[in-house]
Amino acid sequence: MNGSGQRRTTIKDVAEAAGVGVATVSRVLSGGSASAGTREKVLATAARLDYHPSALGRNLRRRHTGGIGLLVPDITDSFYARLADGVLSCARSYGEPVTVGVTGDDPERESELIGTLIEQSMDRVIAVPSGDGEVWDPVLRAGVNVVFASRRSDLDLPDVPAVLADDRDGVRTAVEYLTGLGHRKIAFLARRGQSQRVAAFTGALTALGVPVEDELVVHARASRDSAYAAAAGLLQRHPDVTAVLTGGNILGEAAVLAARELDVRVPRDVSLIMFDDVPWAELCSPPLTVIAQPAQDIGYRSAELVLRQGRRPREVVLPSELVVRASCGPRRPRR
Amino acid sequence: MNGSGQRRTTIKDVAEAAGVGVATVSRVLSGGSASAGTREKVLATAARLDYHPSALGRNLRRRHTGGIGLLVPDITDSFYARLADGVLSCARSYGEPVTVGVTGDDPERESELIGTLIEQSMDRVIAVPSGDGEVWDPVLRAGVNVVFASRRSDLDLPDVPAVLADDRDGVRTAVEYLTGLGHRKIAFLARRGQSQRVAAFTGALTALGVPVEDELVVHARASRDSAYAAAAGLLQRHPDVTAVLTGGNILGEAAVLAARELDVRVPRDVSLIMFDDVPWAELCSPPLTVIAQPAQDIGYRSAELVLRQGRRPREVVLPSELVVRASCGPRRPRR
DNA sequence: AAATATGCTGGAATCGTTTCCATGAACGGC
DNA sequence: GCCGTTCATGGAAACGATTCCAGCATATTT
Repeated sequence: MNGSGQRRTTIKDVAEAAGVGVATVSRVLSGGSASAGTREKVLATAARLDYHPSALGRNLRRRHTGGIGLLVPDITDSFYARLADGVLSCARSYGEPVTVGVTGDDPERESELIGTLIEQSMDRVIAVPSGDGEVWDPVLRAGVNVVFASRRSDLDLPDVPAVLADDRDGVRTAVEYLTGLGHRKIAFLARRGQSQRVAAFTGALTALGVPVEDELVVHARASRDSAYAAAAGLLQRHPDVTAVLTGGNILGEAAVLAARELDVRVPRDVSLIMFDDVPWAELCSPPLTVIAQPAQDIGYRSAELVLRQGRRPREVVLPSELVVRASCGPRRPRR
Repeated sequence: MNGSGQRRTTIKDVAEAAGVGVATVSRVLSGGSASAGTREKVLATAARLDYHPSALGRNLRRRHTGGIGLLVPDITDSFYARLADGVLSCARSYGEPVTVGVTGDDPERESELIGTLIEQSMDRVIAVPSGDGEVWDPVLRAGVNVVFASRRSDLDLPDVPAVLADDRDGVRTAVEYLTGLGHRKIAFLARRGQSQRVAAFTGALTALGVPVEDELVVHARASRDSAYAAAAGLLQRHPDVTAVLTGGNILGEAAVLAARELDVRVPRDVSLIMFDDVPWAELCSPPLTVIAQPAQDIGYRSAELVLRQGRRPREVVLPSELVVRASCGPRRPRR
């Protein structure tokens, strides 16, 4: 298709044109020691020939690709999009490319993508893990620098640093707010893999002396359809529920839609709090009270961690914040 | 940090263990000709040693990286997130990694990212271009396979295939709908780089015999702040405007927010149509009438195009669709 | 049966870089 | 003035794959 006549200029060309050896060129360009005269000569020649070192040669020699592999469940979800944005923003300042993969929260797909990453000899990976230790063990043994973002792997992999939002605190504040409004029958609409949030939820209820009812914790898969089904099912099966906490913005969206469809008014009939603040939360009718998540920060800090050379903290916890809008009201029995 | 004791198994190890030459192993693994016996032997040995060919060696020899470079203005914008999702989804089925860069609609950043891509010897790029021919010319001359998605470069680069939504049709339908409701003072809230949509807008007005007023076309930069400022400014400066068409979902969000802030009711005071259907459009109050964009399809088709070997169509145009909800009403003078 | 065609095979070159190592020059201390 | 140290330098060996090419065995043709 494309002729692409002229060969790319290589380090050899520069060495020849500058009258020095390739080793010297390489040293000058990567900051090694060289005499001032030589340095200048090489730099000038490189600029004149418009030489850009090829990452291919370097990577092969160094036996690893630069750059970061990023694995998220769903790039379409505003939360993960913002997380990715944070990673990309940090990586850009280091000039490192980022390879993105979408796992769909499916351990099998995640495993496939990990395979691709290993094939590319990626040695830095940031992931929102779906699979357990079994999936991640080979990666770690291959010497890849892994950072978990937003959640840990189910099975404990203590050596992997993680950057997390303070779910426990966010949930506690939200539950306190709801119980303060008189609510006792509070449901949690969770996505699979949010065990940590669920634990925080039941913990907070217990701490406040509210009995925990297992059937009020409902799980959905990652898709919008599944989220909607779970939300509608919850509202229909439990007419006595007066407040709902949703584990993410997709679930929140589903809850609003389902409530509207079932003619359950928010906040008159049920109060609603959503995990993760998104731009549309304010536009929604009613504007949604949310537990804001520092998604962009999580991404940025993860990237810093994975790019930093030295030893790294085992865990970074970033604050969540309850943003009160208009989707919660005092408890009123629904029937 | 990590010992990573054992060396990665290479093609040489496999060759030795199977008692054949490296050339034969390579041929078997990449589908070349080999006798049945040899093939089986090699395959078995490779599996036994858990051999995975390194992309590094292959890339160097082939003188280009596999995989796709994807450049979008803002991954946080639902439209581009869905576009990226389409690309990722197609790329996954080919097993090709995707490297994502965020340009912020800034030609300079775009140029930097292109530099990174070239350094990586990426030979396939999908981009929502911000810069003009000057930025893209070096890439094309380097023999990179480029596909433009969602919009073309300002300067005409006729050799680059593009996958686009049918903006002209979408705008025409929307404008016809609005004029049908009696609107004459229709504003367009555009982002820089949406010249095509603006042209379609003025074209549609002219075709319907509505005079075009240049000051009713307002431009904003990519950020949310800039979008809000532009929206608020428009509503304040032109109280006679009775309908607004926004060039994207960020601008639509800004318009809803600004209208609410300025106590301009939708659709009573102004009718609003937004480019791009997003999940929250239905949740908004009022639910927004939108010109739905096949973002995911655009991404998917772009990836198909950039991955396909043979000759490719110069342009793929995907349909837009007007989705009528509740943000438009009959014209009423605002004062 | 000789000549030619066909097909499998492995050695070696190659891709573009980094880095080890040997060389030689300059330099300072005794 | 000699020796040890330091420093800049370039040749050459990796890195791990693909692929050209020559060699050889077997099948086909004359």
